[in-house]
Amino acid sequence: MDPYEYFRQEILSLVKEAVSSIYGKHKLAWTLEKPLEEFGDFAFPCFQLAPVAKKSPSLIASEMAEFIEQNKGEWIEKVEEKGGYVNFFINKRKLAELTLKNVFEGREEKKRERVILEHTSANPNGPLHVGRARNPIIGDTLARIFRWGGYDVETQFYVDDMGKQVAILLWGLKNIDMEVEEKKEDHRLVAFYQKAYEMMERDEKVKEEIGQIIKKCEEGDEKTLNEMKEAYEKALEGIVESLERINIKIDSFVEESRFVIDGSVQYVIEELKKSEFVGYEGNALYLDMEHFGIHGRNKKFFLTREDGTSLYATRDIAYHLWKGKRADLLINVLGEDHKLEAKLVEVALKILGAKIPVAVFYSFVSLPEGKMSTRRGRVVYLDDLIDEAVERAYDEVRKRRELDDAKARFIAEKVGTGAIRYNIIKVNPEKAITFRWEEALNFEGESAPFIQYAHARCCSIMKKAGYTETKPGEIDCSNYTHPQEINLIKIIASFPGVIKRCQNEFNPAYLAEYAHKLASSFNAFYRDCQVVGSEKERERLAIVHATRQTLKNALTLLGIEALEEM
RNA sequence: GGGCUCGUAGCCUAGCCAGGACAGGGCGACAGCCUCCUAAGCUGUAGAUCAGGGGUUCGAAUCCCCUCGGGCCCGCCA
Repeated sequence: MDPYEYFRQEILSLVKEAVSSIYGKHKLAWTLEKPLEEFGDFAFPCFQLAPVAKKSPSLIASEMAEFIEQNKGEWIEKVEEKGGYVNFFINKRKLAELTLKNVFEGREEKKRERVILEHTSANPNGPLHVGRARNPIIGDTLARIFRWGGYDVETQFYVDDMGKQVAILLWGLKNIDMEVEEKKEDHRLVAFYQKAYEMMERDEKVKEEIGQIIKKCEEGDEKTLNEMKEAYEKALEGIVESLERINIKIDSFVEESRFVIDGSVQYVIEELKKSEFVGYEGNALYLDMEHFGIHGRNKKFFLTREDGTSLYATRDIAYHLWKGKRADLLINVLGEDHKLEAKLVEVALKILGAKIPVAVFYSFVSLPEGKMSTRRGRVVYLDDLIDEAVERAYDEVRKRRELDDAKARFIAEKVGTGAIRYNIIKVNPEKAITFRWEEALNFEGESAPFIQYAHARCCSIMKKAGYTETKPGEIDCSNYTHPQEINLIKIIASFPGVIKRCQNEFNPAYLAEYAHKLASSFNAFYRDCQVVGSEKERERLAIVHATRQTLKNALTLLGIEALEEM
């Protein structure tokens, strides 16, 4: 499917053949490089051969190039030596043919593998803030990428319905009498959480009462668990609403308490007790992590309290056991603060012989004035960011076009929310982000609107030309001779490879980079190649169509609307 | 005290895992481009001791060691 794979395979087998027939068999790094445009499409460096062949790299490269030239197949158009490299040029006609064919009729075949991808799993004690928003955006984009690859993906939100955060909220709702005016229920609830937290810190008695709530939950007390649910439900609804607005839908919500109630947490504890790595401190059971390369002040991973009740991580193990039975691949999107906990869970799962999840970690989003904190109220909520983005997008639309208001609002919503998703996903998850409004609301350059705009331009051309459809094979691909045509086709052709890489590395950031590159190449084509009315109109329309489709694919995978006009 | 991670122009960022041909983009700055398929676009200029030092190598932003700086973690919390 991937044209570059065919090309690469042909090169690699010829390179190996050339080496063994000229210099004999050698163990080498058979890696190809992506050289500068002018030097070719792939390059093989010959420096590593110099010591064994006892010749200069450039002589080796020219001997190899000569051999390959005489034996080349259909994918290599040209091969030449330059500066100790063998440079390969792809057959552009074949590339164009296969690329157009892929775009117009290609889809990944369905796989049998089932994926459970857990993301967000935020404490439902208030609205989602921008720091936490990195999680659903990474998670949802990954889910889309795996679905595109043919996997059967279910996204899950693990609801911590028996934890301290929700317990604090519940206590607040029961004991604090105050009026809070807020547009959304989650924003109203967080005020109670904040107030309760403050009271808990000052007053031992409050702390005690909250502790009682938690204890009851862990004992599986139905009445308390129901109260907890009533408390967090509205907050969770608010989170779901915010997520919907940025085009994220979570398939299922799994409550932590179910694993206490159905006894699987107890099962985990009993099973782990049999392991040689456990120990006791009083009655509290722990796993000694020293055996697993964890050192430091405390390498005891506690599974139960003194009173035998379970801890968060213990329940998380039970959850993973459950997930593991329902999927072939488990993916968890987690904040970097969960790195140790994830390691502990992994060790426990190994001991139990269960499936190990792939963890995707992301670094924190902070504000210029410091860490975000819901408790201290030093946060930017996702809802506020969305409102601001949409409002600004609306002003921009109004500035540029005369449209009826409903249409302008629609475009503004898609531009604003797209910009947010893009500006977050484009940064490698491992890098920490300092949130700045002007960056988060960027509508130019490396941004969603830039890409959406290129898509809209494609649509506009197709509309103007009255274009319907091109069937594969209908176009003579040897007519693509303009550098911008060829460049654009090459970028389109590399789309499958990019998706593969995102999947292999569980990193959606490459897709964002790719989408920008594609849009940018299209803009260059747009500048230099007249489509409508040119003598190559048919051929160029096919490229525009392929670009539009690929941009749309990329945007959709990023969870961003591919607008037809803006 | 221990561990993980990041450090690339004024700012943001790609490249690092699998070392190789002038370190790519973007924002901002400056100078330009709309009688021509939407200027959320395009062109050009300026701007980089690849945090610092040592080592491995024919060759290091990339691998190894040390130092410095930022983030995160080390609870019978979640």
